[in-house]
Amino acid sequence: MNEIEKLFASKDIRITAMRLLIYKFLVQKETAVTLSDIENAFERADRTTLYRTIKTFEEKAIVHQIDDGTGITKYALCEQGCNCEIETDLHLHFHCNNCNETVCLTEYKIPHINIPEGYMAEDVNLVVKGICEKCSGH
Amino acid sequence: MNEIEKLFASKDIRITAMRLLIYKFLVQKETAVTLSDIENAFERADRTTLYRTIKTFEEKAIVHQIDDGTGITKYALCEQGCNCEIETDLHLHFHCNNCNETVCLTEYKIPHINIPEGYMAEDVNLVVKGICEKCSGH
DNA sequence: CATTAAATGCACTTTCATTGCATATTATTT
DNA sequence: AAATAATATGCAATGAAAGTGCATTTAATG
Repeated sequence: MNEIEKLFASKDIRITAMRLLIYKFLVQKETAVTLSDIENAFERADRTTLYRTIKTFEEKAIVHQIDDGTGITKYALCEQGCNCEIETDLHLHFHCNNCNETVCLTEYKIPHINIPEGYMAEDVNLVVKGICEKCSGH
Repeated sequence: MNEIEKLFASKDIRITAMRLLIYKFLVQKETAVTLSDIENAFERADRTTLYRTIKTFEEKAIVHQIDDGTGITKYALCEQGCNCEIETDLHLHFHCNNCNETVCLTEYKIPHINIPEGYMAEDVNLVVKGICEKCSGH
């Protein structure tokens, strides 16, 4: 068993050819991807399989979902030890209005947010939109 | 001309029966609404009209769009003097995982967010999810 | 009142998300 | 290693939400 297979096994994910391919695709990608991105990368595969694979990855905390306001859900690999569900781990996301790509800024944590009395926070989603490093030319 | 008609006139929005009704509906609602909510409230109206009305309101800064992570775009009336487009005015949104409603916390501004060198912020979207006042029973 | 410009209604089209079911593949048990 | 059980995959649909083109109606303007 290689590294990926071990990871899958540790998360109770059956090892299949398709899943390994999709995982490798996500590793290689530096930005968050949509389902369509995956579909385009694997044109010979069935869309349902890709859909269910990413859902499985999501359930098993291999990827996390990003809602960057484009209306299309994107997914990105969780980092080693990323505990998406734990509030202290929440990082921010940046969406470039120029190239339309979304990146996880894992080093940049979401600051403490005050909310009114009576409200209970379970999750925080923060997306900054603007121009990314590449597009701004710096 | 009543208040609403004056508002419309000041924003270069033609006064029509449908627009007045939709505006009143939004005033009366305390939470952000989806297009479907509006459709359900005005079953006899055409969906396209409702769609384009809300888009017009959005363009003319009568409402602002909220992306609360449910995947469905919601809209809420801008407050008097709300300048959605100006960074200093950005407020946070709260989405209740129980009743599924989203509210603008206009009093709660988004704190300053640090982003990496080379990135330029133009807009920030922050949604806190959890249990709202009503549902938590406080 | 006539003209012009914009709003509405209807019929589609697109895109993305999701499900049911038969078949194929993987894991488990004997 | 073969048989069995459990899960994954492929195909065919369905559903929901967003968006567009065009003919008709309605509102604003002189």
